Amino acid sequence: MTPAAPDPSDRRSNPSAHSNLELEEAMDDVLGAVLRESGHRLTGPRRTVWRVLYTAAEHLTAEQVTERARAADPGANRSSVYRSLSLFADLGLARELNLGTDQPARWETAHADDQFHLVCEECEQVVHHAGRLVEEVRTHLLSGHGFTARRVDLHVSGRCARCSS
Amino acid sequence: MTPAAPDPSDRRSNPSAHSNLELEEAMDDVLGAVLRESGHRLTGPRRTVWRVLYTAAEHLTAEQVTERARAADPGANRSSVYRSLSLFADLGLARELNLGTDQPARWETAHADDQFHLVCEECEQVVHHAGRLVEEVRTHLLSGHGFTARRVDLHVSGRCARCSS
DNA sequence: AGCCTTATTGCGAACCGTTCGCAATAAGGC
DNA sequence: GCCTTATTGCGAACGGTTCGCAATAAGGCT
Repeated sequence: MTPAAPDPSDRRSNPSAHSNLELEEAMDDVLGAVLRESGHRLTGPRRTVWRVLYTAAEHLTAEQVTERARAADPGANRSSVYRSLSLFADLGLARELNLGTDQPARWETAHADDQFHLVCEECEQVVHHAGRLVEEVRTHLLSGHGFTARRVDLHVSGRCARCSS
Repeated sequence: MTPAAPDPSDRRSNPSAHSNLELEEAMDDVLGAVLRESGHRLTGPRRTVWRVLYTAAEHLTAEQVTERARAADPGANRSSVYRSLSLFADLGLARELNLGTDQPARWETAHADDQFHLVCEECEQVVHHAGRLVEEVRTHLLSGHGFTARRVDLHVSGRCARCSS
């Protein structure tokens, strides 16, 4: 099931090292490979959505993804964006984030579980925070309680350092 | 702000120790006190919703709360249930849980953060799991990163021991 | 290169949990 | 008991997400 997703950990660390063309090709390769392997087609809308998600620094709502997709392809369609996003989630390429009923879901490219999300209530920024904690939870639950964790979500809301001055 | 909520940790451990009447009075006392203190009125609908939430073993959706409320008061109204629930959340009496976009929010009486939620994807049961982990996260973030955690949500989905046999 | 099959898209309408506006009701202080 | 005003009940609106279906285009085959 769930094909292994590429590790995105440092893909934005040196953006000038590659031409845009190379970057786009690399993104398409990843997407194309996963889609083909799972019996799906590599289509224009999917490519567009994937590029948006892949190059986004933050966690985007479906609406924001649609907006940005329209920058590349003015005819980009909301329904298709939703369909692409949830397909990507099924394939392990993306991840949906629920930070509250009051706000729409947010999307990010898949990354190891072993990070968690800090949401600042003041500046509304969502940042990742790495740690071995999630892994600890996982092994603890399995060994002590027989619970097999598939997905671990650790969401912390509060005040970030900058905003609590 | 947020008045201290009663610790519900063992209130259901020995249900026969008190008469229904005593239990109802105790529930009303808690609710009445918190409401009065915060300048709100103790009304029928609020009492009904509180009783439902307080005596529920599981985490209920607003819809389920409404159904159960109607058992006690056939005229119980959906909007009022929603309003009561979110007031309770504001007052620190209740807590809203978001376990995914695909499902409606769930509600529980407030309890110390220091527990987390295990959701079994097979039997759909949601159970609490106590641990010092949440507290660890909190102090770690504050001391190392200046992030003041107000609320920590740790949701784990996977297979419970019973279902993974 | 063109053809054929069928997965995918685009469009709009439906869905459904939740919120809102407003007139009617009832809590609780005097 | 009375009066003020918070709260309720009702229905209609809202907004994110999903769905049905005819039109389109991916990609395997020849």
